[in-house]
Amino acid sequence: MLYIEVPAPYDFALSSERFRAFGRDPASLWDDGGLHRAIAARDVRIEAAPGGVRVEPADEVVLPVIRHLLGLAFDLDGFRALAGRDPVLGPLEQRLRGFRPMLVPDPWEMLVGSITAQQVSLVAATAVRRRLVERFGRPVGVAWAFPPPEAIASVAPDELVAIGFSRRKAEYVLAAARSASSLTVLRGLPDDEVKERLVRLRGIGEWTADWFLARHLGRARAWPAGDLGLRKAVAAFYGPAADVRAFGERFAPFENLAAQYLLLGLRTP
DNA sequence: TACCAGGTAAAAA
DNA sequence: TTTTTACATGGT
Repeated sequence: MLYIEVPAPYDFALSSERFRAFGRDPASLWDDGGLHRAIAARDVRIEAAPGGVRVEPADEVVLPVIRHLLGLAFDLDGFRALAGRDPVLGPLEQRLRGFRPMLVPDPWEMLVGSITAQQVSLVAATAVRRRLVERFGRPVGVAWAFPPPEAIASVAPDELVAIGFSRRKAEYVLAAARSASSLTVLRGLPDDEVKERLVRLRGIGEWTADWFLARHLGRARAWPAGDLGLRKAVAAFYGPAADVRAFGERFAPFENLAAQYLLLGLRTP
């Protein structure tokens, strides 16, 4: 067992909201007040503790993953200062005080998750992803290990169609499985180059690349301007914006946190 | 029933 | 070059 300190203010329940909002996700499983993930073949539980979280079990393999998951690199102090100068974001930040967005620790899992979410509702996407995990992944305690790319690469497209992927998305996932080993190097590249490389992959457009920057790499400047939910949130909080991409500049250099606060703000009235 | 939901690539104009 | 279309699921 290990205790990880998270800069105050921190609200674990609020920060993990997205793992409960759209249905059960076996790879990031909410169970009895704690979040479970399979890491290195172990069922790791993360739960709220005074001033941070408790992690069990914890070792040198688990800890970096958890630190990534918790979004510890986000500069919430800087974001709060920016929000305080914005008449809309300020009150929203106060209402969601303690929200530190959690990240998807694995680039392959992030990409597959985004592909499932293209065009369809997040509830529908979660249902399809759940079938993928329970069909090709592996149970590890109460959580499931997300199926590794090797487990998917050799699957027939028909098998993916059978669990709810469109034929087109089945091709995208198979292509991603074959490119998965090249995803880890993206970590060291600037935002623009990450996007440039990702959109070269079949099935990865600007929207998917933006969310990869935002929810896997946790890049401060990521701003998924094409996202329907974000467009609705911007319109709801600020009024219709002709150019949502340009609108993000008012949140610089904290576009990512602004986007996640706006989206969470729209979900939790 | 029909329509919309955190898009993308390919066909058609 | 720009616009239109097909796609699969879950909720309303």
